[in-house]
Amino acid sequence: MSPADQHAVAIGLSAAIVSVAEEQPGVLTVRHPEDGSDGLPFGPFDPLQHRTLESGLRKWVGEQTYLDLGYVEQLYTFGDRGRHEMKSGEGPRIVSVGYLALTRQSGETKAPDTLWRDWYRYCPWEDWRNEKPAVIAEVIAPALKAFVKAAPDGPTAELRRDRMRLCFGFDGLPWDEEKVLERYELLYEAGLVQESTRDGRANAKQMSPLGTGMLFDHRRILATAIARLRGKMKYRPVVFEVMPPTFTLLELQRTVEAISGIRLHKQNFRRLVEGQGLVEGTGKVSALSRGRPAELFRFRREVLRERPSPGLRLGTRARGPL
Amino acid sequence: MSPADQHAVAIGLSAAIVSVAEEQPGVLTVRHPEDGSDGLPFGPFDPLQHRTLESGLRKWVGEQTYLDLGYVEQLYTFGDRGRHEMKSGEGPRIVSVGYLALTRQSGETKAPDTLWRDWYRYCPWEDWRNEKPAVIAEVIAPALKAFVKAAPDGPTAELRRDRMRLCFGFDGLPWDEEKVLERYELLYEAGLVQESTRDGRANAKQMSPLGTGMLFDHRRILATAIARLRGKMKYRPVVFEVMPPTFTLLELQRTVEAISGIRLHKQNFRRLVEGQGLVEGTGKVSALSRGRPAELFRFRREVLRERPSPGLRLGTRARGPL
DNA sequence: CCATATTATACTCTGTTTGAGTATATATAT
DNA sequence: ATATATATACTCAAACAGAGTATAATATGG
Repeated sequence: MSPADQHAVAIGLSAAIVSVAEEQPGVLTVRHPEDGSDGLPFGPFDPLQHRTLESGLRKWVGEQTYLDLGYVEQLYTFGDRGRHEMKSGEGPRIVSVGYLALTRQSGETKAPDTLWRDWYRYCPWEDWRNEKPAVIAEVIAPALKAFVKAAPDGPTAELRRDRMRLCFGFDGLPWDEEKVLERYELLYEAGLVQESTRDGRANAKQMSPLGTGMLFDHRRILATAIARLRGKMKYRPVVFEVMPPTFTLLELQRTVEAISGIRLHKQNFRRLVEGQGLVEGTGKVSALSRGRPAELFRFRREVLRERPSPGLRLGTRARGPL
Repeated sequence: MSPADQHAVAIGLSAAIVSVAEEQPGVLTVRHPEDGSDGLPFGPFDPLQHRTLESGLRKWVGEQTYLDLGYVEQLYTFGDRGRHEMKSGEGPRIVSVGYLALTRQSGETKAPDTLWRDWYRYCPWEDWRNEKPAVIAEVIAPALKAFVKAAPDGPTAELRRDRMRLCFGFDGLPWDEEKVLERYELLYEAGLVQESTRDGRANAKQMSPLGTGMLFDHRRILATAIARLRGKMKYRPVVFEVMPPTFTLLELQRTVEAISGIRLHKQNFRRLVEGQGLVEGTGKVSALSRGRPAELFRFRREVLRERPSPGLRLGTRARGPL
């Protein structure tokens, strides 16, 4: 590598392309030819070809996945040394811009080497829909306690203990479904996810019960994407980007639950969604239910023009003036 | 410029360093030697010297401004062609990562060529503390109406009209103090701010009543910073980063108002702040008031360990499940 | 010293929202 | 027909937001 290359920076664009099917949130993954592990679709940003970062992203996502993205949102730009290389120290420094994209298509992918995966495959501790994931009490809690004990000094230990309590809701603290990134970062620093080993940290297990690893910093980007989507849903009607044109209210609720990873109160959900004017009935009913047929609803696009921030405010940790 | 350089990308780091003094939110600006117009402190990211983007930022901000930043948060990465160059088409493509930083120091700066400026200098339409800014009805409304009329076709005009209504609260729609970036971008696209001319758009006036222009895309970064801070304040106790160690509740309220650009109900503000356990009294009272002396409070750091998202929830556009 | 202005702080009141539950309607399965 | 499953309507209490009134403690001007 020449000296000039050492100063060089390349921009990598990665996308967490999300869709929900069968009550499972899916993320589109690409199988890496050599390594064998999965990653997000990604590609370089070429300043000559692309006017904006987002147009660059749309371009090669289209080529790589044959998908036409609807909603696209920039997440975060990571530039950490050592978290992008396959083996650390090689190649130019990659600055990696992560994106969240939502799409309706799911199920089969026509593009080669791509695969829809349940996103909880990569973070099983995030799915509280049925019960508190057992892995938290069985694996995460003891491992993090050890991480606290291993702290070099008192203040560091205190800090680690606080993060652990707040992230995972120990000691009766509430579970905050939006702290996805904080949780992943804590597990990473504690050496509990596969990526920490690869990046040169100790103590990680190869076949971890803590989800499947991903290439580069892609699991970090996925965590950021989940966190952003869980939050955004509450004040912008983005869920409808992954819904079919018509749907029953229960289908909508199941989708929201799949994304947020928590269960909701059915009657209140209906009250909220209808009260906010987010949907309108079509008069038609859904065929394939067991009990009383449910009415089919559609998204009322007009809300976007009526109110400044229409969203689904669930489980409201309300916001206030300060 | 050699062909290799054309593909080259340089990372620029820019920071909106914010502080509040005398009920005015200040942003630290750097006077550009040639151009004469102000910009934010910025510098290149050197992958050899810096392990992360943020550490790079802290490094040269320290050198350039003699400030030690406390709170730092990444905002957004802009890579648009034509919005960074002084004259378009020259130099390598700059991808610009914007940051928000908060600091207590204000008033005098010791660093040469830096100056604290009231941030409303750059977006006068954002300050609703005393009354609705006159510039909205007098300049913005007619200009945007013309922008709607000038739309090439029907749907474009409709879109423009909706954005205008929602951004600036026309037709009785509420003012959303968080839509700072949306408003700036709308004004930019309509050619109403100085930067649009420089970037090659038509119809802008040089001495605009619509705030002072900034170098590169720095006003866009500032708008993003204001928006982020106004929002973040509501669910994280970040205001205290710009407060002195002790303060009266009215001083705290004035600071929040300065940032959000709107007035708050005094008694309810007190109820909220105390009820949330965000502050604790010191027993001492402030000297310099006219009427009854106010008690001095301090930030209760412990809230960060007690609850997952302690913030100031003002003017609550509440969030919900969906 | 007293009246008045000014600011701080405590308390009340009302409408809305949230979280949780009950009741009823309409379908399928056996 | 009965049980079961689902949809939908309605109720209720607690918490909260927005707005106001009441009282306390100081300074200022006569």
